[in-house]
Amino acid sequence: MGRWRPDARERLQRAAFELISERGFAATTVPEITARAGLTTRTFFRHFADKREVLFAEDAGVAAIVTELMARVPASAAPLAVVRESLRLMADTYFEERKEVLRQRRELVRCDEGLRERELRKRAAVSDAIREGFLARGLDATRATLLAETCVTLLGVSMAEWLDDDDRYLRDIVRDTFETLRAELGADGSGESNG
Amino acid sequence: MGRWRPDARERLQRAAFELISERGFAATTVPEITARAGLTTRTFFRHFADKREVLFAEDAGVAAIVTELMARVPASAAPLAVVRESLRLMADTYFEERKEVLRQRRELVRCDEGLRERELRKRAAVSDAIREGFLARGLDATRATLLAETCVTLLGVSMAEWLDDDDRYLRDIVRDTFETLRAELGADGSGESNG
DNA sequence: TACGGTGATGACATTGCGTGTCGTCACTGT
DNA sequence: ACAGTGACGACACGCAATGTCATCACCGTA
Repeated sequence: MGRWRPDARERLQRAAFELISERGFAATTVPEITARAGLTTRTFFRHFADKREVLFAEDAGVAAIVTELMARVPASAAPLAVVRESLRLMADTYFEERKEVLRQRRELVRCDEGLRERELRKRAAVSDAIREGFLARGLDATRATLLAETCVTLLGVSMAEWLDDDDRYLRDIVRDTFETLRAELGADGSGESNG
Repeated sequence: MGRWRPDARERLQRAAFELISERGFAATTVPEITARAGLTTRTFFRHFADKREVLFAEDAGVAAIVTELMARVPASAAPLAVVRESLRLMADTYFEERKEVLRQRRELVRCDEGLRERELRKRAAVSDAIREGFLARGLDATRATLLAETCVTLLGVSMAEWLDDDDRYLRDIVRDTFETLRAELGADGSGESNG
């Protein structure tokens, strides 16, 4: 062991997760977290931009993965097919392994409006990454934003259902949710009545 | 004039808007805002839950209006038709009158991540209101959430385009954006290839 | 006129988040 | 042997946000 115990970041995340699970987010102070992790308050803010971020640090890579995956799909593919394949790949290789942690975190977020805000921002970051991928493929700004946010909505709704279900796979739920939306939008035939 | 000048809330909003426009959100302190408004710091937090909220206080009514409008549409109407009519009505009677203020606020939000978080939460509140309306009409939870978030996406994308455009009406842009999404989702025919 | 209730505000104290700054010291390469 | 690097501790500080009590115009009532 060197001058300090290794894995300071992971120790902070673990300590924060435990304490917030016990007392709630607002009732947990940063000094309490760092005390359990054996570090100082100042060090906490060297690893995480603010108190909320300690629960969402792992999400930072999601947007990067999306960017990576979208760039790998052939440019000839249809826009939505690109994202669908990317989301399926992520469902299998990333989310499926973290199901239990995501379940626990959802419970923490459900009890705190501030955490919900942060979760929405993380979701927006994924949307922005998808949007950039669409723009790189030549879509106009409106379509890129529209499709990107729709994809994130699809993923979000699917994940909610996935976390409530013990048996089904996320990739299958994403596919079903996508078909549900397509049917719901297409089935409504009164879209041209402008008056 | 009574013991205190009236319109304390409005004075705070105006002072905040001016100062933040000049110096940016992070560089503006609450004492500076209250000083310009002729009030104390404590009074600021009696009117607004936190520093960000002073820029979004007017949005509180949007979700309420959505709830009101959705309840007014006949129960026999198709789900999406309900929202489309509600959004059109709001576009005409609410947003169109506030275009310039919304433009200025968007500029402030663009420069501060914290304000963007708050904007996303306000958007989520509208989504929740729409979702409740759908649930009251008998939709299952998945469809209700899916359609509600899609509606908010449509409104958001439409508003972005609307604020960039001096001539077009929001209601027309919403209609076009809806048709764009419908076409984009329906045109993609590779949705059944599950591997 | 007198009088008690109400409600918005001021004044003051306090907690905790987040940052700036400097010092310490194991690790690393040469 | 020696300077550079990088992670952490120690300390101070500004500001957001909350709790608590005092103040006093306004209002209804007798």
